[in-house]
Amino acid sequence: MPEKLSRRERDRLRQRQEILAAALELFAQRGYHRISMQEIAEKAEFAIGTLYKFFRNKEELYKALVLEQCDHFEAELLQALTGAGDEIAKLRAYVQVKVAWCQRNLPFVRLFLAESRGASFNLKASLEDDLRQRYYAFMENLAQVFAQGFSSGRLRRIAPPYFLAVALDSVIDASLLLWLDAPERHPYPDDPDAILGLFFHGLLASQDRAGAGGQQLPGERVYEK
Amino acid sequence: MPEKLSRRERDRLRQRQEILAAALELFAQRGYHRISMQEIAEKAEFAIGTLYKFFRNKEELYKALVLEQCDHFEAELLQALTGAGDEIAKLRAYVQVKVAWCQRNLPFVRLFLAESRGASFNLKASLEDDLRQRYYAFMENLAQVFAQGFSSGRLRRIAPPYFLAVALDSVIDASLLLWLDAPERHPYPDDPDAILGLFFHGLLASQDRAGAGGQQLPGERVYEK
Amino acid sequence: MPEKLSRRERDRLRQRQEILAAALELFAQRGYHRISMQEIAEKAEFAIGTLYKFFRNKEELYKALVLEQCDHFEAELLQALTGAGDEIAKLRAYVQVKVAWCQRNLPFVRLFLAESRGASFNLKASLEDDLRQRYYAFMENLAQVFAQGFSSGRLRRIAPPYFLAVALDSVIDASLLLWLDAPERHPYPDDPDAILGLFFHGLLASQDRAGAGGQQLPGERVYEK
Amino acid sequence: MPEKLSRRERDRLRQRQEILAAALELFAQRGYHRISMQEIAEKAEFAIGTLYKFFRNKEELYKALVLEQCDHFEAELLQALTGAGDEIAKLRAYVQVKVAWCQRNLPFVRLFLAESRGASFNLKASLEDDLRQRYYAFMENLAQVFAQGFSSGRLRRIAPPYFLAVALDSVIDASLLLWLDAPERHPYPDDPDAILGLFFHGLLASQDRAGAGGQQLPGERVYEK
DNA sequence: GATGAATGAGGTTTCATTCAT
DNA sequence: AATGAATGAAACCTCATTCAT
Repeated sequence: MPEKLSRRERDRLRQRQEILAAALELFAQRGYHRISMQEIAEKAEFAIGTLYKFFRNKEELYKALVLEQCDHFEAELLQALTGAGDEIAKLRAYVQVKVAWCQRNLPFVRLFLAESRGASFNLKASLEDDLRQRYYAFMENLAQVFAQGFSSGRLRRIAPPYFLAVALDSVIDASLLLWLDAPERHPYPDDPDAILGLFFHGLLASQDRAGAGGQQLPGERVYEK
Repeated sequence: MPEKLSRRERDRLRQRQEILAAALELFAQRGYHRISMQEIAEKAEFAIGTLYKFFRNKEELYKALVLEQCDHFEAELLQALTGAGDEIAKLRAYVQVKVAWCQRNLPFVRLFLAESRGASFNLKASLEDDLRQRYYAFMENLAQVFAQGFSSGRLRRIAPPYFLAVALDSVIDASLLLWLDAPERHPYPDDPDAILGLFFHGLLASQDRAGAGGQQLPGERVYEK
Repeated sequence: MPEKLSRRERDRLRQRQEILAAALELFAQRGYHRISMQEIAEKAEFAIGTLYKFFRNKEELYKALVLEQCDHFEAELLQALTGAGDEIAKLRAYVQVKVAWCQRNLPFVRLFLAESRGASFNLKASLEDDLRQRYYAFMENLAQVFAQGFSSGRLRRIAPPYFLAVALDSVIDASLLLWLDAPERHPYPDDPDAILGLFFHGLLASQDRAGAGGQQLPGERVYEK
Repeated sequence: MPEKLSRRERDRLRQRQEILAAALELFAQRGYHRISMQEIAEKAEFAIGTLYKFFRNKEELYKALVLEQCDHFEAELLQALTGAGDEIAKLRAYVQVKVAWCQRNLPFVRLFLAESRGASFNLKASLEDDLRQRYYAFMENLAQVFAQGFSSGRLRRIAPPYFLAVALDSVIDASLLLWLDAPERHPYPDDPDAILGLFFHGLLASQDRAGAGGQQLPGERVYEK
């Protein structure tokens, strides 16, 4: 049981967090290559040498920063996916938690997107690969919810579960970015059903669609222009 | 209006393209900050000084590179959207053209994702903002197709056109990345209907869904596990 | 004069020796500039601060190390020179003791050679000068033996005593280094007569050499190729 | 034949020499670790970056410095050994040339001694080993002269040729250092016979020495003091 | 007009030393 | 008295940019 830390150890941990917090803020603002260890040290109010007591070099500092945030992020998302309710409730919870976490951790979100998606400016293939692996591994969890929905009959098999997972996730990201860049254009990233609706309801108003003929389905909203 | 260029001008333009081509290859491989002007000059077989005749500095070179590629990309995508056929055909064409272009221009795609999405490693807010503006502006074109689909009754109003546009586009991106990183997991980014199906068909198998009751709809595929 | 030391003082002295021993080993292995106080502290199992209680700074530690070893070395050599026997016995004893001591203290020997001979990597002119002074001063003792040999008629005046001293000493050093670097090429640094023979017997086989004509002299060995 | 260099190439070579000359002076004065690239650049009147155009890093600069001087040194010494005259003349020439060269290249001599003899402060085992190898290889040339002297009967076999070579060389070094440090004590390093005399004439005044009985031999000087 | 040698600011990192605990 | 975390000066090295040829 729960690791009683000495005051010394607690102090060190707190300092470490302070450094990481300062670094996160700076990196998110201006990017890895435009931030010097000097600047991080100043913002964190330590001497440069102290930074090197905690992290072997700039890259390790950066990696620690990213990986630790990912740990927290993943833990919260996993909770949403393993919470109570049917598959639909879980998807709602997932969207909600992801959006909420991202809004609370905007600086990190930018870093993460850069590292997990982007490619050209990153530090080292190693971190990028790590993150990608983690990302795709985590998507399995989301895919499982879709698979369970298929089994339970609550969801229709319109695409493979894994692809659905990645697609849903990417739409959440896009939704977040849209809101971030132009809140007036897309004011509802925190409305899970606005996002899930894309998948829940069919876009096609085909004559073939049994009986519905482009009509509004129950539970569906209609968006004007 | 045919802009007859002198031989001199044509030569210069060709040289410029050679430089940009060399730079693209290098940047895409190792990233902006890990490529020196020296290296670009060597690969392009020009003197460093010559690079500065064409571009004021490294950043301008980079911007030119990105913006020109975007021009080509947008032009092709716009053609797809303004081609023949109804809205559904246009969406299919869009997906097809986007996927094909990306597969043909993989190096650039990575740069673009980094610049348009990510944030932490990029060069300068200015380019990022430029690209974002262009991106959101271009999305209007795609949104129009959805809007027309609403008007024509071929598409159902399950979300605002603009949001549908951004969502579709982000799913295409995710699909491409998935295929890029793990082709065995998602082997069909070039099958437009595998992507569009997500939006065309409703995921929800609600009892309320008029008459359909979780049945497969015509034109729909069923995916196992 | 018995210098009764308190336990406290004895403890301090012992700790000091432990530090110096750790430092000697490290310096000899990797050189003064490649060893940090941190490393010395760790090897000696003291805190860094403690090192500074004993030595004002890194350089003082180093100087103390070298000078104390020199003290021991000189003491032993002096004993050899002031022992029983005629001058020839004393020279033999000198060679023997020097070779034996060096073989027992190889790590230090390298440090010493660097400091007393070399110049480019050393710490400070001050130590270098100190050592040089001591060295030349000590050579007086060896020179005395030669001078006595001259007086007693046991040795011939083929060179000034002081020069003979320095020359003999340098041949011992060379002999040691040769053995150190390539034992198969020079397997006898611990055979005093192999070294002394160079001086004892004339190399010249001059016709003029009274009566001997290049013949082997009594007590002389002949070396092939 | 004789490599016509373009003006460009000659300029570069001259600059390189200027850098090396500045570095040599500084290194010899204060030691490798106490000289910064900044200082070398200033003394050579170049920018730091320029130094790095010529030498990959500080260590390479240092190695180039040492190895090139060695090349010149060896070339001159080899000439002395392959010149006209019998073995005795060659030994004389060797001593003379070595002493003269060292006197002309004092700064380098200190570096060389540090690298070839010393051990603890040096840069890298690699250079040290290189130099040691070269040194021992070169000693073969000197050993050959002794071997030829044995064959011709001009020299007596008082020690193996290789050992004689190393011993003679080390006595020259000691002689030089002695003169360097205390010219009043040993004013004649450039008198080859003062050095060679140590080996040419036997020190031992043994009764056994055929007929000579400690008497002065022809060609021998007598030193008082 | 093209060249590429030269520049030097600025980055990361090390490590001797101090001093509060 | 002993500790070792914190300090920050100073080292090496890179590379965007300039400008004389």
